[in-house]
Amino acid sequence: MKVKNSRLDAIRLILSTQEIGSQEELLSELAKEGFKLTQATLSRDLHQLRVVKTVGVQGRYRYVLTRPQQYRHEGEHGETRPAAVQQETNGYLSIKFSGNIAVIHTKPSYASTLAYHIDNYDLPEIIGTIAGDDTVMLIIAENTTHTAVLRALRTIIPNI
Amino acid sequence: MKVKNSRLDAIRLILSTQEIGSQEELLSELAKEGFKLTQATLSRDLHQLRVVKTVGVQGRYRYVLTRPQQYRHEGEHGETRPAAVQQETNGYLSIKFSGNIAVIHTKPSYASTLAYHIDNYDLPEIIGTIAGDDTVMLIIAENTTHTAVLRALRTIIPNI
DNA sequence: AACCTCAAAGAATAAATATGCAATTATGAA
DNA sequence: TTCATAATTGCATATTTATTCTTTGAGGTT
Repeated sequence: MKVKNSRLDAIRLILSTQEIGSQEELLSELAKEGFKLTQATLSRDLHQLRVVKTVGVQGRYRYVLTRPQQYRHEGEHGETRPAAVQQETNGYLSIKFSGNIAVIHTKPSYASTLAYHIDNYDLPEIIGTIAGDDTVMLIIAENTTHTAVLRALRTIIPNI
Repeated sequence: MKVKNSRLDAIRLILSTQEIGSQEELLSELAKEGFKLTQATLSRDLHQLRVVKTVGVQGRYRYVLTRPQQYRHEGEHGETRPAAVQQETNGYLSIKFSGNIAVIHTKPSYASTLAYHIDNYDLPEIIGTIAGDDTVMLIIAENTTHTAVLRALRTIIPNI
């Protein structure tokens, strides 16, 4: 529907330019733009947009957008490996390499947990990680082969 | 205090191994581990850990860990640029380069919004982004200079 | 010990958010 | 168009989560 789509756009715009801490607050911003809706509908909209309420600066709550699926990074000369059968619950789907970067793709919402585990192991092969919602990027140490990275990761992700 | 710290660890562990959808649920998992606390305390714990409730697979809600600050990537031979005076609300703090990667550091919780904007512009200089809480990583296209990236980003981040 | 200070936590409650249900409206097929 | 089906929404409410206020107790300091 047209109304809903433009409202979702408006929500995206508002959330990316203002610090919104509650649905009521967002509701009144939307009202300024001419959108008339109830909190119930807004709750559903946010769920659909997969917006999350985080803890921002000064410990204040804040609604932030998460990444839409289509913006996922696709490696240029990435050596792809077939995703193993899903027997673990770590959400792992695939890994790709591009130079000193590895990109792990996970099921939605699993990325940060996986990155957390990888960080915890403090592998010498990996100097840093960053996680989105369904993507983990690993920065690989110098003089380290992709194979070595895979071997190191196997302790954490047996199904890699 | 000792009790609290081990409880926070327990929370991290539980959240990274199970799909928890509500505080009550987490509370009962903690009870199994011998932690006795109320929902009020748990709410405060989650706030302190900056845990967020996201929308996971099948549209179900799920609490996930966000990254602790200490795992932030620090570039080896990164060419640093002084952070401009904060006149915008985009949260931009600094940008560093390392080979085909650029790392943008933002104020807490601003990263995903910024990445969202960068994605939206679909700049040819940037083939992909990933955002944590206060860090955005950009994968730079081949044969693209750092200067070109900066120029491209200026439309989105005037204070870069 | 006696005192102070401050983090931690519970109880109760406020505030915020999600959802079941019914009504309405859009979409599509015949 | 007309009917059937599905999507959207509001209302009311359940559920969930945050917070105020108060008490407790751990560590320090004298």
